[in-house]
Order: sequence, then structure tokens, then C-alpha cells
Amino acid sequence: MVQNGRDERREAHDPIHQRQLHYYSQTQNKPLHSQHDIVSALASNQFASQQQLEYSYHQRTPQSPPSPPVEEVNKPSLPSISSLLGIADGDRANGESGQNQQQHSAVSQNVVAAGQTQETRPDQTPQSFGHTIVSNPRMTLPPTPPMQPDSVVDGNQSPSATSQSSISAAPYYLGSSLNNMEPHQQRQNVPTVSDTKRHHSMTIHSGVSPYSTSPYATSPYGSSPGAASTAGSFYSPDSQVYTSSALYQQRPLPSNFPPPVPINPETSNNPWQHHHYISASSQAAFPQSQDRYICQTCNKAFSRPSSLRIHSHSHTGEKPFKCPHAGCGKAFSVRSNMKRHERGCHATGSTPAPNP
DNA sequence: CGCTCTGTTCAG
DNA sequence: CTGAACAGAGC
Repeated sequence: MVQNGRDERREAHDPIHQRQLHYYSQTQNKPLHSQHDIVSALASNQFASQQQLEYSYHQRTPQSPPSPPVEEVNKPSLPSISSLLGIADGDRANGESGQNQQQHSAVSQNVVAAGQTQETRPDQTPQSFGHTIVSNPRMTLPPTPPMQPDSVVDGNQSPSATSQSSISAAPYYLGSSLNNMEPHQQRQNVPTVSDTKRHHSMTIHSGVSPYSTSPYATSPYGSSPGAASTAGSFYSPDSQVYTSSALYQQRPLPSNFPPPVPINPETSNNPWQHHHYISASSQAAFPQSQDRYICQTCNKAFSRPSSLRIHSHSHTGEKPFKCPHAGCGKAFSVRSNMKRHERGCHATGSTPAPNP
């Protein structure tokens, strides 16, 4: 909410920002870029009815990721799981063919049940997450040792879990950090390659992504952040909190967040630590800096909230900064980029109007 | 002290 | 050319 306040402030002063409000409304009607399209489409389909956030910013933010999941949901991902379950249960599946609809439901139940029974800590989001990974991944997750059943138990250590208790730590992250990948990335099931640039932190995350994003992921809901907002209720108890008001709300990272890596000998084997959690990446790149703001969508960490915000634009496709030039109409997620564009494309002169 | 803004730089 | 992230300056 604080962010909003800031935004308001800025928008009030900045004509450009004021514009963006209109811009959003317009964007919905006109063809947008990939992200925009997806987001808007989703907004109209799911989000629209789901949760209308106060700010346009939030409106699209709502875990744009869901876009990919939408397709993925229909994909074999679920069926395969059901198959697995069916195989496992055998008689059950056959006996109750009508449960097809409950494919994911069953899965989710499994997750939850597993989490509650094994973990005895229903509060923890990670466990469900971890469990999901462990249960399904088998088929394709050979490389990571963390696959051990213990992973579930270790889930206790997972940042998410700890976040609850020690959230007050300091840093913040966007929403629930379940998904390491970006919407498009998830879609493609490709490890975050685009981030490989400067994402030292992402390196780890990239390795992780496969698990969380993999099609076999129990349920697209659980794996995708967008889903989190949608169906997050099941995967994360807290999700309700995030979802409603904290889609992009930053939360303090657990004090354990950074430390997770070194951890105790016992936890040293923590699977989550290097496969499905931001902590690994974040801590890797950001040792103890308290100002770690983590993007829920991609788990990327930033030292400044403003940076995180800007970064969030990349996920939402939000481009609040429009080129003032008449004929241009280009929009940018970063103001400096827009300025640069102006300088480059519209000449350094201050005269925006294109001279024929 | 923390945050935002701006400029610069890297990468595709 | 544009997107994205970082670092510095200013408030």
C-alpha cells in the first residue's frame, strides 16, 4: 500500500504517470504485445472477476504468469499426473473414472494432506510445494539430489516457512515465491535463460526452474505464481494475504533467508535450498544485505524497492512511460529508457514534433 | 537512513 | 533499438 502512495504522489506530479492510467484502460481495448495481451486476456477472463486491485499497476501485476499456466493447464501436465496417480492408486483411478475432474484436486489434496500429515505444519507453503516437486518430478528430475523424501521434512527450513515466523527480518519479496520462472519462461518450460545475463543469482534459480515449472508439476496452479493468486489458497495458506492485497506487496524476508545456504549440516542437504527456492539465488547474490527485495515472480532480488518495482514491469508488461512525441506512441517500462528513446529516435532536440 | 530518479551499461 | 539492471546523486 505504501507503494501506492508513492505512485500516487508521482503520478500527481508526473503527467506521464497520469497518463498511464488512461493508458491502461486503452490498452485493454487495443492489441497489445505478448505480455499485454496475455495479461489483459487473463484479466478479462480470470482476474477481472477475481481480484480488482486498486491500481492498474496491480491489475496487471496479478501474477501475469497465469497466462502460461492457462495453456499448460490444458496440456498433458495434468493428465500425466493423473496417470501417475492412477498408476499409483491403480484400482482407485479405474474405479472412479468420474474423478477425472478432480485430477488436480486430488493432487492438491495429496499435497496438502502430505504437508499436514508429514509436516504437521499446515502453515507452511513450501512443503506443499516441495512435496509436489518430489512426488512428480521423479520422472524427469534425476539431476537433483535434493529430491530426497526428506526434502519435505526439510521444508521446515524453507524460507517461505520461516518467513512466517521471522518475516520481520528485513527484505521484501513480491507475493509468494513459488515460481522461479517468468510467465513466458514457464510457458516454454525453459530455464530462465534470458536472465542469465547479469543474474548471477538466477543461475541457481535457472537450475531450479525446471522443477517448479516442469509440466509435470502437479498442478499448474501450484507452480505458477499467477496460479498462486488464483488457486494460491491451496498451495499457500498465506496466499490469501498476498493475493488480495499483496500481489506485489513486498514482504520481509525471513531472517533465515540469507543463511539458508551455509546452514547446518543437517539442512545442508536441503533440496529446496538449491532447487526450488529463491533463497538460494537471492542469498547467493545477496549475502546479508537486509535490503533484499525479491520479485515473487522470478525470485530475483533487488537492493531497492524501486528497482523491484521497475522490474515488476517486466513481468506485467506494464509500460507507464509513453513517448510524448506525437507520432511515436511508444511506451517504456523505464523512464530512462524512454528518454533514451526520445534522444535517439526523436533527435536530441526538444522538439518532439516530427518534421517531414 | 532509506527511497526515488536519473544516467549508464550490458545483452539480445 | 530496446529491455533490463546497477550505481550514483539528490531529496
